[in-house]
Amino acid sequence: MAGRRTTWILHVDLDQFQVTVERLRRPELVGVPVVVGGAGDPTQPRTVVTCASYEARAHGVRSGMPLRTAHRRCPDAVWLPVDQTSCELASEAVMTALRSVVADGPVVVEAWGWDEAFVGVHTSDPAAVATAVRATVRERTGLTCSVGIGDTKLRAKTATSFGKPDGVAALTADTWLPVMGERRTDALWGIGTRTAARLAAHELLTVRDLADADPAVLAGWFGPTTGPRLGATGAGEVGTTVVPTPRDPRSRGHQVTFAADLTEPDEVRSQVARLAREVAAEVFGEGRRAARVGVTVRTSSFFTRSLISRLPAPTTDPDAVVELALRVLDRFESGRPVRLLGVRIEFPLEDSVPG
DNA sequence: TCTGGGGTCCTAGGACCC
DNA sequence: TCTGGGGTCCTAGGACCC
Repeated sequence: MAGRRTTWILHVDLDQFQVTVERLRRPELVGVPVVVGGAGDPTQPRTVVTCASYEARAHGVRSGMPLRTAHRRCPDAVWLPVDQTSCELASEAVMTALRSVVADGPVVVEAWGWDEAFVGVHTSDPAAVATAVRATVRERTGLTCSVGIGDTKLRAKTATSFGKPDGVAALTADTWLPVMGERRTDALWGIGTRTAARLAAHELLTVRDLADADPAVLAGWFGPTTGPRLGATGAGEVGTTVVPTPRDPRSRGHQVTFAADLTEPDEVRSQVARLAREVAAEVFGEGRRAARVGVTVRTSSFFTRSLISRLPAPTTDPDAVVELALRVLDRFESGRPVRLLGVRIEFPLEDSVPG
């Protein structure tokens, strides 16, 4: 590792988080295949795997996979629903443990969902801090994690995958291209299959191709912001500042996939009203205001559309949210069987300090 | 592999005004 | 009457991630 640098970013990723949270309460689940997802019923359609233990992964079970497929691949697994409350508590304990780590001065912790965090540290010995992080998390929460060390968020995040499970790895400007250069662009955090396909259409197949591409040319293809950012992604040069969480959220919503499609318009309306009331209660209960209300409808053919409208003025009136949600719903073409409904409230920009 | 739920950010284009 | 251009606000929709 380069000798001079004293600013480092660690990426902390908890191993099989939801499974391990369950195992803390139920030690008999250690060593056996465990799959967490949906209501914990592997015969239920329209549900997917949230987290699979390494034993289940050995049978080909992956997160995002339909529960029924997972059931076929690993019939002997133990099936559990996601325990929202336990996971939130465990996550908060992990973030608190991370904030307690001291390097050359306090660290900055930026949570990324329940089971990941970036930690900004000042140190000349990031490997020692990584070891301290892992020990602290294990002692304080009983959870194991992998840590990636990098000089950018992207390099740290990418390094973690080489440390998994339960290990440490590093990627820096010096090692980035030797390690990542020949991989496909969709191996990069922030580049999915769609963008990889668009890049491939321009003969940019590998990380090295992308890193070597002219940012001005990329800007012409992908726009002035996205183009150069893609080039920087190829070079590993993305994410240099760690912003402490919590940050002000921009929106809050709920969506529901129904076990059987809704075919009655009255049923659709009442479900949208119910969702709107739920989301409004949460938002206003936290002292936030609503600026816009959005509705998402997914039909039985999986066609998905979202529409959103602005309230006349920011409000804390649940009835106004419900009323607007129903008016937005009226703008959809009706008649098709409905698979999913969602309602989302966006907060006024002026209510949040951008992070 | 008949495909969850909770989010964020960016871009394009329409409406409207000067 | 037709025309250009710029600026701003707004929403649809795409893409990605955990």
